Amino acid sequence: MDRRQKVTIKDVARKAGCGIATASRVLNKSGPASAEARERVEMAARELGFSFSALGRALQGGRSMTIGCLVPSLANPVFAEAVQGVQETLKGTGYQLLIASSNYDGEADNEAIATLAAKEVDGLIVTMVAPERSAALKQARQRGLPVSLMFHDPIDGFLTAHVDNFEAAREVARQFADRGHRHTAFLALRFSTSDRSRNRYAGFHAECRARDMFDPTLIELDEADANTPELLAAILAAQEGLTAIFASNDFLAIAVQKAARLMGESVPRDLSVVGFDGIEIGRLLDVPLATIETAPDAMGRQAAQTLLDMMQGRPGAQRPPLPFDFRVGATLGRPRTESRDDDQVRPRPPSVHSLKTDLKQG
Amino acid sequence: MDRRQKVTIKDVARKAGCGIATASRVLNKSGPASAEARERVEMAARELGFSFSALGRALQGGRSMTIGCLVPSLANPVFAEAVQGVQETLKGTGYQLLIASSNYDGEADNEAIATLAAKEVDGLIVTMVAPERSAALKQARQRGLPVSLMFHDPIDGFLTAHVDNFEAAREVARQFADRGHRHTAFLALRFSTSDRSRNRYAGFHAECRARDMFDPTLIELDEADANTPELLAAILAAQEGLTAIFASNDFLAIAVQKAARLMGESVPRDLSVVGFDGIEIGRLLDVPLATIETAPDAMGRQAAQTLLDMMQGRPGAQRPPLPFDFRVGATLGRPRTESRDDDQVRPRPPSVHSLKTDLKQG
DNA sequence: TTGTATGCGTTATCAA
DNA sequence: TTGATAACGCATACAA
Repeated sequence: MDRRQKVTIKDVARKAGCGIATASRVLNKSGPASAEARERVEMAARELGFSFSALGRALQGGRSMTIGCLVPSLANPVFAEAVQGVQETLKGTGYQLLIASSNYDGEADNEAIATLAAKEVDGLIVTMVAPERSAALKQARQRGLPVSLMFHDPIDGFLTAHVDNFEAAREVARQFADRGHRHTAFLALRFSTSDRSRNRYAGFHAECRARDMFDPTLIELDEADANTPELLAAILAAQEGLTAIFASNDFLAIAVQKAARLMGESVPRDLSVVGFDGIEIGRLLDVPLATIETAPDAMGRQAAQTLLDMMQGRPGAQRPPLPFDFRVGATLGRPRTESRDDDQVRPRPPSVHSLKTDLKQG
Repeated sequence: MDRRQKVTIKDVARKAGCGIATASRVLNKSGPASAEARERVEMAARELGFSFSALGRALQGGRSMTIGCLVPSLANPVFAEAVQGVQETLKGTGYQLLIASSNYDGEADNEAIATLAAKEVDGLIVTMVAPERSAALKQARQRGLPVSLMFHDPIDGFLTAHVDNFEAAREVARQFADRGHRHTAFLALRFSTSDRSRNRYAGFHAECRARDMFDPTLIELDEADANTPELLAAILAAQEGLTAIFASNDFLAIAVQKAARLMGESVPRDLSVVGFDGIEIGRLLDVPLATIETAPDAMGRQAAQTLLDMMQGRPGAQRPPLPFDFRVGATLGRPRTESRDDDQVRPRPPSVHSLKTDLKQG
């Protein structure tokens, strides 16, 4: 027997024998009320199990006390942790989180933003494929909706909580260079839909050049490759002379370790590997993973705080990027043999590989 | 210059030179309208960039098209994946997800449920500390709010998407027994606030008895222990004669591998380890992790589907538990030395250890 | 085919 | 100190 009875303030008022206004004032402690009225309203509310409808409140007050959050996917721990960080910062503020995920689809991104806006969220915390080109996001902002970005590098009028992907990637190149690596590759999972990945490659590439290394090979994987060490091994095997790999995230880096094992190669003797993100498990590995350590939860907290500030009319300025740390790990060593054939083909153009191509080629 | 202008259907009607009812009918395709009126309304809406306010709609229609979801934490990939599964099932249904997390706090659980209910969600998908004892959850149900549980074992009147923790844990005991292990331990992270963990221990314990093994030692950790291999090593070192450990999740199991390495012990020669959950990374380890493989995303999808059914008035029955698989892995082997001192102290009571105790004792 | 008026649950205004 | 009443944005019954 579900009696979808919603108890409204009207019920409370009737039971207390007073007008709704009085009931509202008492329950909200927002105005004068005689001790007796107070007493009776509170009792009535208690007995009826009354609680305010956030809906009615939002409609009348113009604020929904809801914040919209869009991330590519919660299945990626990095985003999940960031959202958890957002939650923590929001805790106690009265704001709730309406969450959407796009599965790395730019189209879905736009729809999600529109839907969140339709729910009249009071603000938006967003990580998407291309915030700078999203019509929906632009429109939301034009309507005066505060927007706080996560993970993205700074874009014109937006405030974002981020790490400096370019700089972090340069640091990786430096670490490689210092150990004598010259022939490296960058392994990316969603290069086309992730500005983060692209910025990392750009920084890595730039520093490789500056250090007089070969331009790093860009190897783009799809989901299937990343999850299948055998496929990954085949792809890596097709690369000649590689001594070091920079993976665009730790999961990929760990998969590379596995693939190397499959190929009978030793990490870091035959191949050095560095990841990105700094997930906890990397430390626990038999051969602990060298990686760029970031703090996704801190990113979420900062994005949330920025949004809270904006909503309170204190826009604030773009904050500096959150710090990252290069975590040393046993997956990074010196190349086995210093290559001495420098002068032959030095600055060759970066080559782009996808599994499709590689498999067909051999 | 943010012009917090919200365009309402009233604006559209005015611009189109008609009444709101007509505008509503056209935009919703919910009633008759002349071709001309249709034309003008649609044009007006387009030019104004109009979109419906979900708030007004919800208030009038009695449905918010929002579903509340409560999980302990999104920082735990298992829950994050489940929520992602929920999202996938909800995609295309028009429902949005309002997410709350309690950080494994029973008090916070209740507040979260109340808050979600106040937002007038149309249904609830919940994983919490103690659903069977939550006053807020009970009240929500009494008000006719459909509730779908995730991860929990079946409880009286609730429908839940779950794996059979008891049975899965028995399987682990069986695997240990088959290889000759007799002296085992169960490693738990949040024993008191997780019925899952408790059910796993119960199943493990039961099957150990049935197999004539020692009662498994229950070792309860707190967050700090789990994240610090050194602490973990100290705890394990204090255990005598242990040949196998069942960790209540994979992360813990991997931490145990690390701790064993720290102690100079070899897995699985000196110590066998089995985890729970079946996270992908376990496969990629140098010594691949034996574990119970589950599908959190499938759990999320089932919970969401169940809720959708309930909301459509087709309550459905409790579905059987989702399947699990014992994933064989190199962390499971035979004990080095078969213990022959059986008859001495056989059925001894299970001992309970917490780090606090252990550290103080030595 | 159309538009007016009512109500959804609140809060705020304002006259009593 | 109180209580009608008017919004808030929408859908709809009903009158035109």
